[in-house]
Amino acid sequence: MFTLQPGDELVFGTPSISEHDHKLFPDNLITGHACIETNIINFSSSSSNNNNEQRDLPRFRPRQGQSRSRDEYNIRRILHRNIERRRRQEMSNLYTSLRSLLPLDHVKGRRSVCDHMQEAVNYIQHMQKNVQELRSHRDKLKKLPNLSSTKAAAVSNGGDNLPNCSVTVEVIRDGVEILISSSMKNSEFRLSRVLAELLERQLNVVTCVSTNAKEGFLHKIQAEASDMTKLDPLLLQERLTKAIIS
Amino acid sequence: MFTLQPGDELVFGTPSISEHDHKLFPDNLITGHACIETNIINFSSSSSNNNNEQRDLPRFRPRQGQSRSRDEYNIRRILHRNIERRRRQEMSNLYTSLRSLLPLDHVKGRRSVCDHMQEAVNYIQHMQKNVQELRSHRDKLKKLPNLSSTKAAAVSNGGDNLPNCSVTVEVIRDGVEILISSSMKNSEFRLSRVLAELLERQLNVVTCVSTNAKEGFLHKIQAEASDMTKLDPLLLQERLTKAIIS
DNA sequence: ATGTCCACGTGAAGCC
DNA sequence: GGCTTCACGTGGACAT
Repeated sequence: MFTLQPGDELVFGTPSISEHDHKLFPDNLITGHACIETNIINFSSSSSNNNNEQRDLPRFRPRQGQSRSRDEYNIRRILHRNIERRRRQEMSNLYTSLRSLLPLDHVKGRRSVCDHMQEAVNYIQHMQKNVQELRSHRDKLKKLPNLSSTKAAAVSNGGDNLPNCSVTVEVIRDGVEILISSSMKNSEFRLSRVLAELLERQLNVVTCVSTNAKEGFLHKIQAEASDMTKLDPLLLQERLTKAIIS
Repeated sequence: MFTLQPGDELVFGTPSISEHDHKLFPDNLITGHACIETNIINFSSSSSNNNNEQRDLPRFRPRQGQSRSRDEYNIRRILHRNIERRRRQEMSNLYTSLRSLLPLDHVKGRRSVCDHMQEAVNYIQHMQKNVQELRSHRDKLKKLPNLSSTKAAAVSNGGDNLPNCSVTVEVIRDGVEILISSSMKNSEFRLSRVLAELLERQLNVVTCVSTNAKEGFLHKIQAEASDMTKLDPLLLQERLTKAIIS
């Protein structure tokens, strides 16, 4: 992930190692390369000194017999130590980044990293589902009925199983006037579907008058189009019919 | 996150500790409570035995002088060790869960946990932006002006900058009757917004009559509610007003 | 007092 | 060989 930039080995690039720090590195290790020497000397001379202020005591080097391998081991060890510390710091940053992205109700009571990661998992799942249904909703709004599962193509214009219901669309001025005469009862005919269809087609309903005849309804709707060039009366008529009978 | 269930202390509940295991616990620690004894004995007798098969050597117990504190320390130590191991395992599971949720192109070349978390962060950001624009797109289609950026909370009920426009909502039978009288010109008043709001509130518009007076409009809308218990006339009136003036 | 959580240093395994 | 990553055990901080 991140590599060791030159001139930065064995010391820290950031002034504060960690906001926690444990006071492990009181004064050496931040002054330059000399600190390495002192650390190495300290470690290599850690035979049985039980001073408890230098707490880390990795013991001598019982690898296969090689000269100066003790010092080299110590060098690699503290190099490794620093690298590992950087890695931990990066992980910590990622934890906070992840947590900062979560909505507040997902991060409310939880405080541990485990909880935050669990909530991140939940949130991603929730988000994926959200996107999924938004997409399907959008496709449904755009009335692209998948083009593959429209088995209603037979009834799109036939209108035989539909009780007498006529829809006419006429272009007037900068919009349309729609006349719907139906013999349905009130509870069966859904004016909302027509209105929703018009809204989706960017047709702004100006007036809507419903007159109640004894055996049915007559709806007269005036709507103005935001873009007359996109207005196709025949297509609109077909869609409205489909919206009514569906 | 997870607590220690009774009868499970000091041993593992799962048969495989970790799919990696490092062969740290070859035969004891999985046979029951006796292993604790042996471990303690081993640790307490780790004075200067340099057999390298028992690699962990936390040294004796240089706390303030107390009898049997060595054994108690060792007990707590290996208890702590097991708990910590469980915590790590849970973290590891969360890592894999998180990674499994990412799309393949986000996880393709990366293999470290750092990379996966970084990609999780990116993915969440990408997802949030996606949802955002899907929502705005939907609202644009529905002609709902975004509801989240309506800084019109100050004008929600004041209606001072609004030319005389009154909205009344009355509950009748299984729905509502809405009267909107406005002095706006035709092009300024958007009936569609009212209709869209009603549609979103699951209110099924039955009739909508608009009468054109010389200086304004009177709209009478009848709508039936799918769920009367969720119908709040005052709230609906407020929302309709907001929909009109926004 | 007890439990939870985090950072540390370290050894080892994997990958160039 | 070096370099990176991971799991480990441990101590200490914090909360309960």
